[in-house]
Amino acid sequence: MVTLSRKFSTATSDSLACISLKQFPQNPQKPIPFYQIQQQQPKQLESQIVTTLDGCKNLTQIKQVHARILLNGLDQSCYVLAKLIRTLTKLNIPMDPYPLSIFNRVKYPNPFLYNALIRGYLIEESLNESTEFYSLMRKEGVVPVSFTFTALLKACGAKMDVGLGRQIHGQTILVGGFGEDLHVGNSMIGMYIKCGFLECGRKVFDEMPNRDAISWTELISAYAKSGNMESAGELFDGLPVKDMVAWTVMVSGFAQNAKPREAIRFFEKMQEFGVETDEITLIGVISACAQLGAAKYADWIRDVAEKSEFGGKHSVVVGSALIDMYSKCGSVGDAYRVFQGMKERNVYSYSSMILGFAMHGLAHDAMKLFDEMVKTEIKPNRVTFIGVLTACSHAGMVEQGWQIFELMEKCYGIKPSADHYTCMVDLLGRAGRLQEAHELVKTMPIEPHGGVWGALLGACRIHKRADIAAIAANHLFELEPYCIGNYILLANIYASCGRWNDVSTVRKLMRTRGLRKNPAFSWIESEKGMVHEFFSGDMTHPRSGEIKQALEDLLDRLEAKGYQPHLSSVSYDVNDEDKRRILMTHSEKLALAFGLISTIPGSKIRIVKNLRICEDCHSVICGASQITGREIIVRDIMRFHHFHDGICSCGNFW
DNA sequence: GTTGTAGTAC
Repeated sequence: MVTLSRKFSTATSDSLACISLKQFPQNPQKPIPFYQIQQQQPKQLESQIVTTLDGCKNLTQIKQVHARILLNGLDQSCYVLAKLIRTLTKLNIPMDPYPLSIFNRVKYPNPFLYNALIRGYLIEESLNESTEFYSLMRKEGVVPVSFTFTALLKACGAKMDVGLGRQIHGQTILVGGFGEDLHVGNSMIGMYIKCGFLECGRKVFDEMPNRDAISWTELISAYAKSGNMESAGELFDGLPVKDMVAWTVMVSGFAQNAKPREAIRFFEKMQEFGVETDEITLIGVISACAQLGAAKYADWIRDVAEKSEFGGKHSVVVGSALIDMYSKCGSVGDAYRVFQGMKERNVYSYSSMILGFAMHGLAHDAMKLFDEMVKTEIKPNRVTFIGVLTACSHAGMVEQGWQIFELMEKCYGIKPSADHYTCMVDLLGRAGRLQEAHELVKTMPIEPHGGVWGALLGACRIHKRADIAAIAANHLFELEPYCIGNYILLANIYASCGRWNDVSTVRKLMRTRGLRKNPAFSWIESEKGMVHEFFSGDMTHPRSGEIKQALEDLLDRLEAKGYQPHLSSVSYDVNDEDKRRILMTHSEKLALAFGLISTIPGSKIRIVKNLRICEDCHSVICGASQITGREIIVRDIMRFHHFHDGICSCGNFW
């Protein structure tokens, strides 16, 4: 066997280099099939013991079989011992010392035994041990076989060690290439993808003499995860036989890339083609419905889920996804009904429900559910605490928030992450304790990320604190220079303080960085389940005339009751009349007016907005709920607002 | 007749 380590040890320095089949001899040495490596055929007794091992459920049983192995003089049988080690691995027995000692007593370990060890270390995530035993194997002159490579490539992927991955790539080619064995080629693609070298994975794919659905799907998934749905789609189109997994990758890919409509379209197509659906497909499409926030789709997918054999009530995974979806569609009641109907619950079910309550400002219910949860066997995780802290923050429960924050590490061993600090800064900031919030950011033991400073900046908007806002914004401009929202927020804060010179400085900064405002838009469902989108200032909807009329009527009635436009919500230095006009065409007001004229009187109006709701729209919708007697539910980027009879569930605190 | 590769939610 030729050692290539010298040749490939520099691979990391040239990060884009990829190994090509063409660099290697056309007639490489064939790998030795395992049946020739094996010294002798297993005897009947050996096969018997292997079958017994398959049925072992615990360590005691395995130890009994081990004793039987020794009694029968099979202490050097790699066939039996490899199975023994694998059985121990399955039960999550640590490799050191028991399985390792079994290996160490064998004089001539074969590739199967090495493989059992390498894979065992891989499973317990001792990746260095995993690769070290590979080196030992090579040193001892044991010829690796295909499944040694697949195990090792997995370890390289987990370690993100593309250097070692490339060495193995070279070796696999020398022993015959993966033309002989699809699994090795597929693992190679997987390794490059996990190391972040998508194009190298693509190259392997392009050069592979044979491919199967797994090769295609790996790449499609990688493109989807990197946000490149175009390349994913092209590959998908070229895939000769599209199976359930490939379709699922496309559905969840669109969902992950905030393209819920495409995700739903693909799911429908998938059903038209008669492709089966399983839990994982359902999760993707349910998550898409959650993003869309449309109640019609929510009920539709729930039906689909309940009709499938992986259906709603029977699956803890699908059930948890449904809870999240109903919460995000504004129906926290339906979410709770799903939760109550579930036979089995896990940490996802509880966390989704707690987050659902939090989003809707139902802090009391969130806390109650958390108390219920800690009485069960299910341990809360970091996300659960984000839910509980968010609940406190949306209800202004500062003291309870602090208590939970301290409890987290003391009682549950969860170190607060930057995301948890974000919740705390938000909690303190909203409550007007900006100095404390700023202090917390400065003294936190981990590096604050954009979210933490963003929460501080958001709090400065509520309490009009331009001084602290400038500090937070400066950090944000460094951490996320292309995030437009921060510039706009700072400009709005300056505007609300009347500091127009500072407003134009921020605008100039945006221009020099080539940033353009993200358009604000809202969407609403009509009776027929159609989703209508409204951009701010956009009067291109076919019923624009009626919408404008309805809006003017509404504002007239409100003004008669004492409503005054919040002119400070406009961050342009224009006259009051222009400000009034700009406010008139905010996207959520257009959606509201459309809702009033297009839905059955008395029914709920649900609006989703891509940004945070502004103060003026908030008070207009509040008033509208009173005059019209309609219940109006608005989901903004942060949370839900339930408007009913002139009162909002957020208590004017958001 | 020992072994390995692709997709999932809070």
